Amino acid sequence: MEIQGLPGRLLADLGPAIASGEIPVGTVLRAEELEARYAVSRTVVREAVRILESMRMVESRRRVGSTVLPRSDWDVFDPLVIRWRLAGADRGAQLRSLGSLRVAVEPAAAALAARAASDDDRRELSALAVELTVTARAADLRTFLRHDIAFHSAVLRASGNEMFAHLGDTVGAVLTGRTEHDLMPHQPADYAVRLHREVADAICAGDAESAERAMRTIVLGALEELDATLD
Amino acid sequence: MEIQGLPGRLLADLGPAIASGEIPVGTVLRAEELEARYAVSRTVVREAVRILESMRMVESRRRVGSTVLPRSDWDVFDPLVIRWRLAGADRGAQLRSLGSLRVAVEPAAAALAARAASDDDRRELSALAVELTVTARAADLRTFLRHDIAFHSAVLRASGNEMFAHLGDTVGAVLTGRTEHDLMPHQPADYAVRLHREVADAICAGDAESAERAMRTIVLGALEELDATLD
DNA sequence: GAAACTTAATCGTCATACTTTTGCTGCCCG
DNA sequence: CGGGCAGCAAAAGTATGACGATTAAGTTTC
Repeated sequence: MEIQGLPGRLLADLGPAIASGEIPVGTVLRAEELEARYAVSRTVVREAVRILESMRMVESRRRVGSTVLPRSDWDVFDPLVIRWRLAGADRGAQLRSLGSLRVAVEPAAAALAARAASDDDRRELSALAVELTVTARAADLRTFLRHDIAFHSAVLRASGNEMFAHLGDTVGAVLTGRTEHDLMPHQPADYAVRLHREVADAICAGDAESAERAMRTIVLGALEELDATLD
Repeated sequence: MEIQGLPGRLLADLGPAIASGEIPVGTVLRAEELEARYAVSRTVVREAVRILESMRMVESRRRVGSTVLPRSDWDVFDPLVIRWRLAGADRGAQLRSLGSLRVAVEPAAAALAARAASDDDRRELSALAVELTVTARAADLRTFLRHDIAFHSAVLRASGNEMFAHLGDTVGAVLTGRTEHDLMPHQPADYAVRLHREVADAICAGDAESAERAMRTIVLGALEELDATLD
């Protein structure tokens, strides 16, 4: 997942700084300056900046430097960008955007999964739903989070659509983010757990409509909770 | 949009080659070899490979080289990856994935837009709907395509959700792709045009439900047409 | 036959020199 | 006094040689 090496360290510093606004939009970064600041060679700086450029967070021009682009240009689907934004100042905006995306995508994925899931997928979903129920009762928030992520990822994967499947990590980031930043009830709500179970059962039974409805209830609930907490 | 310079040229060659399978998954690319093949320096090769790495299309390891990762690892939301795939062998799979994504996202975006669109947005949507009607009648496929893209992008943007907004380019790529590769009726269907108009009107009127329904009909129709054509 | 050691291949990083582009300054002419 | 044009210089872009670090694979030894 992580980009490694020295360029990775540069990125891990610059990315969050830009995402949080600590380095504001419009700032011009000069290569030489970065070399000095991080005590690395030109090669390393260039590679890091190139990656930021491929995320459309900066734009390099000769004789000028690398300019931080407006947020609207950033590749908001890039996993790294999402993580950086979640860690910084516009965590709220990022969580809201992701919340809406989930409302759109996850119910659709659940419906597809009810039709397309393999037997293995169905078995896995059942198992995860059970795990979820157990850990919720034990109020073990960390493992509950892990299973919650696993569950949603599994549904997305079982949909058979590669783009949905890839949102698994993204959803994971959201769930982790809101747990880590105390935007979640400390005890998973009973009805939410029941709904997860309902999704799993519906998918196993091939009942697309129920799966979609239950999943929509889950993500809508999450979005409402989020909106309530953020105000 | 494009990444520029020599690394850009390398990328424009390697990316499509990998996406099309011409360079199969598992292939190991050595830096020296690439230097020779493209007659560029290590600096350039390294930057290009780094970008491929950030898209998770390859993974570099010391003493080994850069291995082409399985397709399931690729960052399928990266605009470049999408373009490359659309141009190559798995155009079909890519179009199907994107089709499902559209079905999930665009109706939701239309509903949001009906609530959140600014006056400017509404005016623009109306205008675009009119343009669409006119160019459809004239059967001018290229300008029709342009307006179609503009319309869908405008709806996504008007939703007020940055992630939806960013899918505008992606949807544009889909529409362009299917037009360029003759996966579309040569005359835009009348009812489709009428539906676009309906979406615009509903959004202007603040009628979220109608907007969502009309948009869903549009994208579901597109998906069905696609499925029919691909078989 | 397995474990430890050696080797060599290749990436990763650095330092430096050269090339190319381009914003800016200031001159010249209208 | 103002506008265009030329030359300058600053910064990114590219090339290259050297060295370090890592690790797969082969080799030796017990």
